[in-house]
Amino acid sequence: MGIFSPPPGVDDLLPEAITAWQFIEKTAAAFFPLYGFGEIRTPIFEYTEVFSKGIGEQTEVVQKEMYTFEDRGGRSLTLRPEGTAGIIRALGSIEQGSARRVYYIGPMFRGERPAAGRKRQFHQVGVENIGSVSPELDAECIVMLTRFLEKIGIRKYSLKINTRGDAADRAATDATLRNLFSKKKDTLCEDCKKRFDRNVWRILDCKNPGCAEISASLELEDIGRLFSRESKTYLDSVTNILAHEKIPFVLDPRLVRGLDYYAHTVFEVSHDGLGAQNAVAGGGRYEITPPGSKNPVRGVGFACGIERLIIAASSENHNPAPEKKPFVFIVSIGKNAKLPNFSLAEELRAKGISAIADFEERSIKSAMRSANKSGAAFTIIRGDNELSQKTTVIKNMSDGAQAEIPESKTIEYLSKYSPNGLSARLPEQERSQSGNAQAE
RNA sequence: GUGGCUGUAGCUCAGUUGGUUAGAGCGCUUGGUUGUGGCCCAAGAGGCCGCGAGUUCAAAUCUCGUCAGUCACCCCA
Repeated sequence: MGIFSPPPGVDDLLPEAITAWQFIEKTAAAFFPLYGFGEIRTPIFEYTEVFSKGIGEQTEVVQKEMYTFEDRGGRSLTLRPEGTAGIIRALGSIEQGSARRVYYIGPMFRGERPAAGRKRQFHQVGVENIGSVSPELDAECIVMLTRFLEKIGIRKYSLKINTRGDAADRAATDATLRNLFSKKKDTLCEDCKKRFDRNVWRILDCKNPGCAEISASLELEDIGRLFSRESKTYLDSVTNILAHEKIPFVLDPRLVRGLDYYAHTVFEVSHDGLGAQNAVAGGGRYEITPPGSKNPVRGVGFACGIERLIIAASSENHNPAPEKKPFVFIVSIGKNAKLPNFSLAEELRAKGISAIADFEERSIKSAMRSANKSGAAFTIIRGDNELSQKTTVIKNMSDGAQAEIPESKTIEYLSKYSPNGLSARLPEQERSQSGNAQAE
């Protein structure tokens, strides 16, 4: 509503929601290094040609989804719609020929109409293994993806695999497909008529019933014969490894990825918990020639949509840890206690004990209500009475027990209860009779 | 970019066939005698009924436009 809402397709992430994100980020940071991948952070925007050339001029993403703008100085820049092209730009130019393994996490931008699981600013976690070509690396990438999904709490996924063949295959397979479709070209949908020229492969996964019927009649199950012996062997090697590692997958000759840079292995992971946007991750082997270079960089990688990972995981009842509550809430009674309590909060934090102090001048009842709402395990109460006696009152919020103890012992006292042990209770003998100890 | 559905309090929603000062629950604030939370009770704050036109004596209610959300197409992660 009004100015309090962000632009379409963009979300605020509040503390209650962020724990799921932190879980994924921590999992990535702990898991990918096991395979030798280090984190890379590339710019949010790049020269436009990094994407238009890298992803492919004719792709949907480049044609109508990029946030492109002119900066001061007349350069054409684009908010990154995906991660791979920028990483190739960064690594391809400085380390030609050498192998490199990186993972990344961050926002991506595509100007699509928002829908369930589709935002204009969305976030991906992905990996790139650059510089070497072998079916083992493709398989390792896929295996790593499935293990990562399981770490996140996602198990009910389905993995589809296909090959796009190598560059030499492409011309031949394109021609063969065009030939097959040309007889029925007039009956294809409008989109597919464009695809016929731009990228015939995409007709294969058109969901328009008419187009699907046509492509189904093309005996594509035998599509393997369109590819060279080398391409078929390569795909077989990848799937053999997956089978050996007991990774369930489906060979899908109609799986086509939307980005032009893919060559050889392509794959996609979908999940039933997502709705129409059911792809949770995708990737494959690619060849990208960075701007200003003549040599293509070869690599294999994948990207997962973080929003979709969270939806998929929660649909499998995998809920991340709740937001951390403060351990101590400090209530000041009267003006005189404010400064000492300010310092007390600082001393607690210095000991690694989370604390928030309340300085509002209001009734104890109201202050205690705030303490309750904060979720703190303990409340410290200090006013003129305590100051004159050099004591503090510590109240255990879970059972209502409270004790008045010497000021100098306060921190030591609280330190006995680990900030992680939120169910900590005060010892029986220290419960005060005078306090409001009608615990329940 | 194309279609369907929806826009009333911070949130979830009521609001009769157009008819007087716009409602509930939850949440929020403050109280319920000495300095104590949760339960309970009370009071209070908070709405250009998304925005703009139109029809009408009269519009939250009907019509059109617009913006936003949502779902689907499309695309993809």
